[in-house]
Amino acid sequence: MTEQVRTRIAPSPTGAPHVGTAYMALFNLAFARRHQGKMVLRIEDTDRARSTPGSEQAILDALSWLGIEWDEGPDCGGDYGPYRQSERLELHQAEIDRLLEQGDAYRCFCSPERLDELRKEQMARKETPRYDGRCLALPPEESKQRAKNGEPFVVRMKIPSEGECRFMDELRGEVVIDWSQVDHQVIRKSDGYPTYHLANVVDDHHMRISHVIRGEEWINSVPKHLLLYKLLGWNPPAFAHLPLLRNPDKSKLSKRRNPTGIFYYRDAGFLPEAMINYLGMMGYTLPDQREVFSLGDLSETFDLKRISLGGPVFDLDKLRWLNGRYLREKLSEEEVIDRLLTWKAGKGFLERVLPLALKRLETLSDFFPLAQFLLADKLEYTVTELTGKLDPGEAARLLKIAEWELEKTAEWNRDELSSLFQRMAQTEEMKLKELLPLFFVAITGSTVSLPLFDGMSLLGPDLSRTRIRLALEKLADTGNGLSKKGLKSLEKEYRKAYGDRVD
RNA sequence: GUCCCGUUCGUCUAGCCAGGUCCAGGACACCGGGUUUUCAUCCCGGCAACAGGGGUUCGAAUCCCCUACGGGACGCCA
Repeated sequence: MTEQVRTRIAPSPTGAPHVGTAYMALFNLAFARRHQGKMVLRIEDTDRARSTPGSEQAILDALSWLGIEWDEGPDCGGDYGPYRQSERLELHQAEIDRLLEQGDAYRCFCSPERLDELRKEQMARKETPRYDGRCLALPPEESKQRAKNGEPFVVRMKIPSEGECRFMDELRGEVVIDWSQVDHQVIRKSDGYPTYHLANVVDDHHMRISHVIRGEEWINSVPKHLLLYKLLGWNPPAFAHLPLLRNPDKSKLSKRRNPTGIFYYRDAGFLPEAMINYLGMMGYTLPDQREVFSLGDLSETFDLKRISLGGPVFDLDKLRWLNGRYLREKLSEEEVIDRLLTWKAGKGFLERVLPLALKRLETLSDFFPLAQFLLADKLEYTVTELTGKLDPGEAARLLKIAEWELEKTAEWNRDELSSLFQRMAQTEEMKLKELLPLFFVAITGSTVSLPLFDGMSLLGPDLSRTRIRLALEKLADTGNGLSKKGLKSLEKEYRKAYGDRVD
């Protein structure tokens, strides 16, 4: 063994922790463990507008819940820190300067509008969209001067104008991409932050990453990354591009059709070891074809070569079956009781729910039916109950708007939710009283229950959002969903009334 | 549109690298039967796939080429 195996997982803290992140983390970990190596967790927060500390913490929590442990990271440190890209800016800047001096990169002063137009023209001419190199010809002196004068600019890397880039992917063998297909990638944004492409190369190098194991979506970027390694005089790591998790319709797994938040699965009562097991069988089988296995089992025999490349469809039915096996085969009754207690059904839960339920109780037996929706995954109700006095089409519209609005709320609590729905009622020119019954049924499954906002806040964002989506699906199943066209125009209308979507 | 990647039962996959033992094996789902006071569990059985076409070869799911289909990338997002 000449060199230690070091892998990394590099999530960006911009939203709810995603099962895809866990999937990549799992294989990175298994590979590192198999080779007595280390796995690094690095936070890729170079998108200043979208990164949030809350999201970073959520990612750490989600992975920890799954039992995925990293050897170095922002929370536990390590010899190659810091482990947040935003804290490594000098390092990135130094390399950008070096590339600039070497003449391997140049400042670009083109406006986003011009670039947009350029892209459209090229697409129309059936070419691969690519920067046309206008600022490439700028004399270095002029470029320097304009930057000094405070004119906004980005830095782009120079790409060979002809020839091809050949590289090895550990899973697929040789991949050939023509340099003419590769854009003059921006490596420094106008806000001074590096882009992913630059930061990931610089950080992977300094963190001594030996194997980059990441999603297939990155495979087209390898030439840029390889070129950066070369220009900076560094040895590149080995690359392995894993297939992407898919929706039932084979598209890249997205929350539109599936719950993709790790916390949804936790809150809906799935066990972390079953999740890990299930993710481990996506695109992979152990040599002996065992179907029930632990992270340890996986790590013991893990072999990249055994990964199958067709994108696996994430199948909730099979996950449920597997989860069931853990519950009845792998855990003792006592352990299941423990899980139940720590999951939700503990004293803390009763303490939080009782104040909401108390005034509605005549007997103790009234309590659990009222609280039932907080423990359930899926709810049973009819479309008529859901829509109430509303027209089903209108109900679908309102649910969709709420879904989008809910995606924007970072703070998930009673007051926040309350003002969100009040705002929505105002915008829709409805009384809160008219708007709310729909959501009441979607969230609680009943017209008689605990207060909506408290209930949602207790339920958490993942379960709540999933229920809204479920209500929408229910409407669609009865022919009252939003058509593709309707969705598009609704989106436009939404932007006007509520502002841009975050997604 | 251009480029890249992929393609075994509806789904997850074994087999492919080292071609014959594969009229393709296992699992989920589904269907049928048995155990069980119901249901579930458990057990037994069934349905169901090498995308298509050309090569190479005595022989191809396995090697090569083409086509089709699917996905991804084409951002001052990662």
